[in-house]
Amino acid sequence: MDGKRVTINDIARETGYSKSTISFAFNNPQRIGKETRELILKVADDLGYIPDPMARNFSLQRYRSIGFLLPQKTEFSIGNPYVYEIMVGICQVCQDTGYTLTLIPPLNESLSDAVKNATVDGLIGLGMKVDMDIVSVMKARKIPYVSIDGMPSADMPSVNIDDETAAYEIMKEVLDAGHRRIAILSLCRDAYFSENEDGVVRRRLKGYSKALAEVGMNLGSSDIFMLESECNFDEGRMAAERICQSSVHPTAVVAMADVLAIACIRHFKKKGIKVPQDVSVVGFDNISESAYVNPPLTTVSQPGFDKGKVASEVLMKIIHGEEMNEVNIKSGHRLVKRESLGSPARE
Amino acid sequence: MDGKRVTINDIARETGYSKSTISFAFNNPQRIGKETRELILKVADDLGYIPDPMARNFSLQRYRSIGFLLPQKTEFSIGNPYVYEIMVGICQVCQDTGYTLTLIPPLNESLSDAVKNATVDGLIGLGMKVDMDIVSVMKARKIPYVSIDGMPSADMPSVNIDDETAAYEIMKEVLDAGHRRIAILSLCRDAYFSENEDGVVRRRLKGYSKALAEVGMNLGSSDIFMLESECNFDEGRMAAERICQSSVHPTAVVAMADVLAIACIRHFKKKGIKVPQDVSVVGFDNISESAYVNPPLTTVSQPGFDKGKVASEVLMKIIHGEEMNEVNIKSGHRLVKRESLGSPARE
DNA sequence: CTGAAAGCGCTTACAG
DNA sequence: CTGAAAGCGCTTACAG
Repeated sequence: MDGKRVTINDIARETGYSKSTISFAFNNPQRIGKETRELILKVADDLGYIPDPMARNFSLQRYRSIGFLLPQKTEFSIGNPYVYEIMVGICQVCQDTGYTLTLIPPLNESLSDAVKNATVDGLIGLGMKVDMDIVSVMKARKIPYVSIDGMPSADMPSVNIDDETAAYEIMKEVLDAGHRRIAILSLCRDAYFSENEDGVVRRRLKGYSKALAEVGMNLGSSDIFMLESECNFDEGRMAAERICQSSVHPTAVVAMADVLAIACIRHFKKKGIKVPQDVSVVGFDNISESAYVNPPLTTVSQPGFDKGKVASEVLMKIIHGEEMNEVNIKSGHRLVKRESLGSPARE
Repeated sequence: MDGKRVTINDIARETGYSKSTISFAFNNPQRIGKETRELILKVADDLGYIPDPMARNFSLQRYRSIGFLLPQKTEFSIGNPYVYEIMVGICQVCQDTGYTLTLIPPLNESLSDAVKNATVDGLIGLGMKVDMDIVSVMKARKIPYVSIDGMPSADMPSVNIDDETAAYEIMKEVLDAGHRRIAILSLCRDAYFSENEDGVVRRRLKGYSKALAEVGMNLGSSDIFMLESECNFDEGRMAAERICQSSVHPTAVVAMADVLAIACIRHFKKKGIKVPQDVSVVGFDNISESAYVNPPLTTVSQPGFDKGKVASEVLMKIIHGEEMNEVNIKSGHRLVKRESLGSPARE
């Protein structure tokens, strides 16, 4: 007792039975005699014995925990309501299956190093692609993974919406309302989004582009003001300020995240710019605040909670070696029309 | 390779050196020859060797992770913005110290069982008291812990604000504005808050009481309408509805959580009841949404982020065996006056 | 029904 | 500078 934890050896010594028998008493009760078992449980209880979970997990080669990779700084990852919703979805599944959820921030700036040290049965990441460093670490460690908003492939189980179509739809909505001078608030390729090819950002730009093409415009048009931001309220506010000062004088702001759109609405309001009378604002994600901001935000609903839930369910199946016909899941999106989008004023 | 992970034994076999030497190459480079070390690292790299973190942690008897206990159902714990802010604060410290953050939901409804299985170096809980089941499990396992919003004592390191004073101040503010028919939205004693004595709820009620006494009222007065809710938007909405139907016709709602207060404001708005003209609403916590709800909420600011940060810093010190003069930390609160509190209409 | 022994993959005090 | 061995605290196939 005195300062040391009680181990299986203490119970063995105290009862006179072997470690095997003690272990069976807890994990395989029917294998041993009733009396034996009762004695063991009593002694264990008296001594305050709690089997060491790490030793147990180590022996069983498992962790009973799912890891969620947090990109960049905390404020920019779980600080983002959409990411937070995903996390809640994952947490729900963990709770239902008796797992814990391990949040894994970068270790000394390095997410790869964090993955090397992660004590989890599987990982969920955002925007992952097969050729990334972290993915090779996961492969070397034989840890299953699933990506949300990543690059689907046979080797990269994933949960995505059809970003291109969703982006197309919302841009079309904006164009249909009559807007022709538009600010696009895009997202930085951060720790996750690599420079090249089709991450979420590229797919959405493609969608915007397609809608613009239908009215004879493109992303390079002089009436398009393109900005990139980190996905947080603060950068959204700064982007809004730059929009105010831009020479394009957009009549609509199309943001790739509600967080950015909401920051714009708040900033415009503070500056006395009316939404949607002076400028319309639309977003992407449909976080819960979007329904309550004033005016309520027109946006694309992509259920973060569901995505987290589905991703962790897929991950659980992979962990338990279940066969699956499809590991690349498409989840649904939906255009949500609210008051932040209006028609541009006549000039 | 083929399907099996590469272990230290593979490197030993391949290089001809002993496991000890391989281990030193990684953890104690100066103890072995430069050439030896380089050979080992090269082979390790070629074979894709990544030291197994669980084996390493097990051997070192540590976890490199902090646990955060989630009361009740997920939706009611991290679903609560205040709790979420605390979590972000903890996560920040974890990131800075190279730890992960393990979210621990109840295991089959039991938080004690979850604590028995928790693979963490220390735990942070909400509203913990020394005599609770989970606390005895932590003691048996010799796992350090810190409580936020719990019952401070020599045996229960904690981070709290002065709830009684804070509650007194906001109730006084309401009374000073002239209100005399008041609905109080209290919190349920849930998984955490035990029935008896001075949890957070009791301390706040004491504060309310004290302010009421100054104008000759008390919690039992017929002009006080007392309700208990779980701390989530949904229950807040239901409470608002009950207030609408109550015969007391309160002119002010004093809620113990912003989540409840905001739900009330939204519900009243939907019902055509004007805040603060028809009824004033004040809250507790100052979550970020409170500044943006319409009208902005008068509340008590208690910085969840800071509490999480301070609690995890204290926990880290305990884990690392540092001496501390005080383990019961008082953090500051502040009355935040906004537009949701007005004077009652003349009758 | 029970026990001795090997194993999970590392670390490290000790000896050489 | 390097290695053999014990240890972290469990589980479980095997033997009796």
